[in-house]
Amino acid sequence: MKTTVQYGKEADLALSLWVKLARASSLFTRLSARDIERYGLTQPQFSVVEALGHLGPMTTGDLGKKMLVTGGCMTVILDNLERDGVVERVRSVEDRRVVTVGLTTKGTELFERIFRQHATRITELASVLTVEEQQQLSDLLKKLGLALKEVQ
Amino acid sequence: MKTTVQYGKEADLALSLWVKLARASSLFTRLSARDIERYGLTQPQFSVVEALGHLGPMTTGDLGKKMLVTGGCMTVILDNLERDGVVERVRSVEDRRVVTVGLTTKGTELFERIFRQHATRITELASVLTVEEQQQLSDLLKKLGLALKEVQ
DNA sequence: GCGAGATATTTCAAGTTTAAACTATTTAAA
DNA sequence: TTTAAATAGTTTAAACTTGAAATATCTCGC
Repeated sequence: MKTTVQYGKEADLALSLWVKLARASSLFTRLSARDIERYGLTQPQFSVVEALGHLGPMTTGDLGKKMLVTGGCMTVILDNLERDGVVERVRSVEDRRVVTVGLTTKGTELFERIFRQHATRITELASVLTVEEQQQLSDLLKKLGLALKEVQ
Repeated sequence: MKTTVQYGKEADLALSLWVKLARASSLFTRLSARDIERYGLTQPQFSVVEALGHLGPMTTGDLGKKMLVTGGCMTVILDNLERDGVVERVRSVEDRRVVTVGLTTKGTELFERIFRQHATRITELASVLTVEEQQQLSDLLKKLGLALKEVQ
């Protein structure tokens, strides 16, 4: 949302920054989702497969923390992935409140088949910036993300 | 989603960039939404009020383009805002396919009451970066956003 | 004038998202 | 030991989101 109204120099810069952040993120998410769609997964479903594929089985709560989504959301995403036979939930024996989520055989095959292709597509998208720009942007976003995590 | 697996230097940089972009955007969106919530609006509802407040009445389609959401989504957001008496829809006389959306008196009052406060909050959030960093980040995100808009 | 294609919006189905309430279980303090 | 508080996960209600199909209207070539 471009704003031409003046709220002071600092506020204008901040507002414009957030607009561009939202816009770039939204555009990228949509392009990425379009790629992932070819494998029959949605964006959050892919994030789960990616996390479990790279890091191995983990609890529902840890997955949610990694993906920055709430527990209720995680439940729905896992319900759908479980229905499709991609992940399985195992109630922990030591602490019966905990559910550990892992990839099924089908899920592992899916991960191995698609992740490299998707990485290629992401790399292609990022290449609209030079490597130096990517590095610079990455550093700034990292600082921003870490700082925002501490707010409130 | 942090990945420690190697897919090549360039791919690793690209993947890490996208993770940080998604993370920063998600964190900001959540903090912003928490602020907006105090005024009884959701984030997309606020975006509509903001656009109409700054730029005046416009069509459903133009609003959707500005906010990067699909038409179907726009319909729902406007339905809810209209129900709450914040916006009104007027069928265009010249082209009867077109619907022009504008703020009601209540909507205008809301805009004037809340936008400055929200701008202050956004400025506060952005201040975790220096003004120079904000400017640099803004420039890089602008380049990225413009380039991604042209993809496909 | 008329019909084909384009355009603006809505409707629909499926999925994601959050916060809050709820259940089950564990931990810890009195 | 027993009960209160904390924790893990699910359920629920409301909203957002997309893409595709449907509806209404407009435009343009004939």
